[in-house]
Amino acid sequence: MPDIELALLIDRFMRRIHFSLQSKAHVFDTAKVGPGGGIVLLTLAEMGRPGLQELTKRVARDKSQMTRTIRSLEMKGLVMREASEHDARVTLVSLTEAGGQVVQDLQHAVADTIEEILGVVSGPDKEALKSLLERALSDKGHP
Amino acid sequence: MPDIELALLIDRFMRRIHFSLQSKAHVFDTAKVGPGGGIVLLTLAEMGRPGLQELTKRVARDKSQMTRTIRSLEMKGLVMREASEHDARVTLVSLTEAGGQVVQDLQHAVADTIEEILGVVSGPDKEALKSLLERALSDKGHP
DNA sequence: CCTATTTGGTGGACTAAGTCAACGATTTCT
DNA sequence: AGAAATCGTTGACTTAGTCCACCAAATAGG
Repeated sequence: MPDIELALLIDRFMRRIHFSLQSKAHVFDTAKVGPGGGIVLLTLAEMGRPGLQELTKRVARDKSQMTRTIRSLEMKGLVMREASEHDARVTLVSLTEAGGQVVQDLQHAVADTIEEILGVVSGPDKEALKSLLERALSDKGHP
Repeated sequence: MPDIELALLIDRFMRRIHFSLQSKAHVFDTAKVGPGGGIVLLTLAEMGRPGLQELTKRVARDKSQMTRTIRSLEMKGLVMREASEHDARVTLVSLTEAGGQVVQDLQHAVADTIEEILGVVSGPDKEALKSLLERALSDKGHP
């Protein structure tokens, strides 16, 4: 019953990151991908060349919105789409070279911000947090 | 440099909560306050009778949007506004009785969801997470 | 005091993000 | 082959977030 605090803390925490990133966005987000596009790029760097749906599930967005996000990134030349050979329904998405460049910048900015906010927290604690989140997210895929 | 993973994990985690809550919203959000209104109500339950700006800072939203959120909650009779006696500029916001009722429902729903997602994680770990977030958020208010 | 600046809240206008339902093109199942 | 499921796209619509100008009240400095 008292774990509402946890939800509120998480909300505040996440908004804090969001605010902090946004206040510096004009410095590092030169490609104007925005928070939405940013997360997709970073996730792509992690996943390689996933199908659009796979990607959608990973970042937990609506598929229709993912279509639009990808299209906008594609128009900026940061991402490319190609049909899968095994299954003509799926479009594989991957970073272009330019996209990889942008990812570098994003990674620095994000790492800085996390460091800034989580600076008070010790390294081991940070690892613990990561492992905790991984455990919480790993098991059952969202119904 | 590798702590981008952490940011991505946090994003996914929070979206997972959001999705889960939303899929059950029609059951518990009978007052139709939405996620935005919900967080404000829960925060009000925590804070008591803060000024609007104080509240805005806590939940890290834009003040103009807070005005609108509060107005919508007020029209639903869940929240009341009164001028401060010490400072005629500030409007104090607090829950009405109806608002308190809604908060109960929200608290249950949120606690359930957190439990569901964090179920795999042990109690002590959960406490550790809470304390970590508190530490990260406590110190310097956002510039 | 009284003006100059700061602070608290509103309002308007606009952009971005999320939601929902429907649709064509494949695949899969049987 | 035909029914059902899957993948991506589109359209229409609602909500949330951002930016900026504004008024009223309060505080500070001369």
